[in-house]
Amino acid sequence: MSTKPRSPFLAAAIERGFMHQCTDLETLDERLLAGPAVAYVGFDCTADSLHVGHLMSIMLLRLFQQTGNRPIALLGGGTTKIGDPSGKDEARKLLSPEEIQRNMAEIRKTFVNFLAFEGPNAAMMVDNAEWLDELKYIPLLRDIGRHFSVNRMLTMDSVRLRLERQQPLSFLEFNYSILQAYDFLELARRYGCILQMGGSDQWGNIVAGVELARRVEDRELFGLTTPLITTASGAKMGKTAAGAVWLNPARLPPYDYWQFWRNTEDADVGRFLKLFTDLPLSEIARLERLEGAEINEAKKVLAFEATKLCHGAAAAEAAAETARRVFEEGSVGEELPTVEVARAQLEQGQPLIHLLHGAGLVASLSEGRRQIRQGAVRVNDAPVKDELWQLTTADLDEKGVAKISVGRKRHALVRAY
RNA sequence: GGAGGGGUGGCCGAGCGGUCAAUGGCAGCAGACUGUAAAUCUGCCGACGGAUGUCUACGUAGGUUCGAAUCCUACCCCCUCCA
Repeated sequence: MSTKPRSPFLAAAIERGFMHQCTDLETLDERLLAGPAVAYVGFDCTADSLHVGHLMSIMLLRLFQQTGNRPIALLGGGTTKIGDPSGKDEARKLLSPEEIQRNMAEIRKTFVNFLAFEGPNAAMMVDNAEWLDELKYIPLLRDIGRHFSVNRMLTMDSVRLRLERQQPLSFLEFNYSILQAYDFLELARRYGCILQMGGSDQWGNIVAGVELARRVEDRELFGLTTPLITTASGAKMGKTAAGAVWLNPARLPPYDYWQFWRNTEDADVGRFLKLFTDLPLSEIARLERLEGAEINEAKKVLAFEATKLCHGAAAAEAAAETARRVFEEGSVGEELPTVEVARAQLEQGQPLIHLLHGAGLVASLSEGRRQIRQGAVRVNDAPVKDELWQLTTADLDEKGVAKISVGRKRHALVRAY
């Protein structure tokens, strides 16, 4: 690591903040300079959408492709049947093969937005169930198992931490690392893949693959991990009121995704621009120089660019426009969540708590009541203090729409039909 | 197989017959201050159309009791030690 990497990929990865650990930076650099390479990142199929926690790895694959190489998104259709113990205190419940298939189908959609699946260095999506499902126990033990030292495995963080905390670790989970290592070997054989990337919690699994390939067929592979991203105030990134920040629009509408980025802490803006947008570093440097309230401009750029990558330019523009209307004009925008109510119903009055609930602004009627009590709720920007307050046609504007809000940031529309 | 310890709200973690919808911390939400930021202070934080009310909830199923998260029985799961 004495000299600076010269390959476009590694140079950019380091500059933009993706680099945490690498098994052999210098040799990898040479290899990448020698010509296009293949690299992969594995993704669990434990949910029907990835979330911002996965975004660094996705952006890294994107960068890899942009610098002329070929990325593979490996979907863990096989490994998800096992469950990765890394960073977890307890085994998660096993998913059925059907659930895994459903999840995988949804997750695939995300990659289509971030990677190019056509062209000379087209990205690939591969499901490791393809080979893992076929494995036979005895051959696996003889060919692969003999290269693993249990003594060594016991020292891996994912295993050691469980044991130290006296948390259960099943044999099933104990095997996860072996299968992931095997994945790497298999991708190397099938596609000439030389590099596995992933979050820092994957270091142990990645190194296991590198070593396996060396032992089994004297093949040199590389591993690279990204740092764990926390916000400047130390919180794990990617949690909001609604839970995780999902990449799938069915789970989190583009407008909310935009809002997530818009609400980035000042101190994180530059770092996030480098990681989560394609903007050139010179442009980012300019945005980073903004101070005070001007930083908001940088946040809007971040929100727009990040949303564009994930949901497309049209969705990003719509989100930005709605945000502009709502926050800068104090009016309303199309992308706000909406509840439809029959005009006849409104003639008689609709309880506000029900509308708040229907719009998804509050999780329950009780919460709606509480928020009103606390003075957090407004209708058309006028505070409402009465829990039993009802919305009527008198509150609608000429277009038959009323705005209801919880707090400064969460707004929704009531629309009469 | 034997002995002991344990399973509490999103997480950590108290409670060990009534006053427990369950102390405290974290996370979250809201109010004030701001810039849709951070920090700080304050309030809220199971559900139910206003509740000194009802329902659901302390691993599962039963039981004892006027009353159980707290006691008993069986079962499930986890941990430790012994075989």
